[in-house]
Amino acid sequence: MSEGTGGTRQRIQAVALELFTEQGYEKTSLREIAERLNVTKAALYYHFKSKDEIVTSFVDDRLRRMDELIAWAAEQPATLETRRALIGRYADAMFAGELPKVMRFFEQNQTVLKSLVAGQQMRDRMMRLAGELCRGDDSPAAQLRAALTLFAVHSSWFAVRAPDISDDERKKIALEVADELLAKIGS
Amino acid sequence: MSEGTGGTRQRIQAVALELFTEQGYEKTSLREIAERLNVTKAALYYHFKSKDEIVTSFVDDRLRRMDELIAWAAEQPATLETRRALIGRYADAMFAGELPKVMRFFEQNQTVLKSLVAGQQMRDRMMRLAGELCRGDDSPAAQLRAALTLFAVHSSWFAVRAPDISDDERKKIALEVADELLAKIGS
DNA sequence: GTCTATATACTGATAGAC
DNA sequence: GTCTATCAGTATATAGAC
Repeated sequence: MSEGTGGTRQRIQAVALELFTEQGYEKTSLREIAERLNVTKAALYYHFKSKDEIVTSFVDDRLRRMDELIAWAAEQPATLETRRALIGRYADAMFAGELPKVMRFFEQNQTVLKSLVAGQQMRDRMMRLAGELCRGDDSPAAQLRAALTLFAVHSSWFAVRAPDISDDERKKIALEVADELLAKIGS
Repeated sequence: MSEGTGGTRQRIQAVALELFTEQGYEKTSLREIAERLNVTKAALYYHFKSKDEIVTSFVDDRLRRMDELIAWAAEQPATLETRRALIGRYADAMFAGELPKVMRFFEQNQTVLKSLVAGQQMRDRMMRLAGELCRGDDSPAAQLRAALTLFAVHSSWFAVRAPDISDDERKKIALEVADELLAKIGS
């Protein structure tokens, strides 16, 4: 919408996301964000009415995409093909654009996010996504496999320690391991 | 060692661990801990010389156990049997006594722990443990499987949503899924 | 749209009495 | 071993000038 001088709002989001991820939401002060951008705290309050509204702002987009994904999955048959397609689409979203940064932020700030509305919503969507991944098989083992499938996509960023590996290769490996886990669901 | 009136030190540890896990390390103030125990902040400072020393105190025990586990693994042959035994021993430790609470605390406070010595040490041990789990196979997929194996043990606490399931059953399921992952390493 | 100035409250931590 | 009193620093947030 209104951008004014030059996307100050987006610059705030970018810096906040980076600092929240690096050192944690609580440990990052608005003063720190403002200093990094060479503006004052009060300037931040012009764009966002509170600290946690900054979080909400960059979470909303991701929330919307996950809702679309869940809705899509719900109207597919509960087959292995659907589960594979679902995790594939999820990985595509995870590795595309700015979303990986948002996910890293979530992984790193789980506890704080429990007391933030945006965090509760994300947790809810993750649970539902896991639910779709093991639809038709509500055994405990299936639930665990579904959760680990999502972890596989997330953790490929840090669990795989190889200096010269591309994002595409990381995604490929994550999906390979995810597929193994999914194959054991509902059989 | 010296216990004085009645294990005040242990009571502080217990309450701190609970609050740190529930609402996060940064968000939990010493005032809050003191109030819960009906003592003053200054009383806390008698037992621990800083806030992060409280963390250190209940992490040290766990650190020692992980070192033993890593040392044991290092002198075994790099076979599937060793990997299975290693994750089995790890799960036993995870599900025994007060240690699960400490692990939950770690999962929930990753970011903050990056700036705490105790946290860095724990991260280091987890990496080494994952390293032992995929010794002899340094492919990226193997690294990911090793990390997921540890996740399987950790996440069985919350990923499996079943009201009437015992800890033993959770452990059994975790190890079942872990074994599947381990079987694909080094083959 | 960004500023200065300020309000109010809480933080971790210390000194020293009892 | 626990207290009172207090420190200096920082937090989020607001009011109002420019």
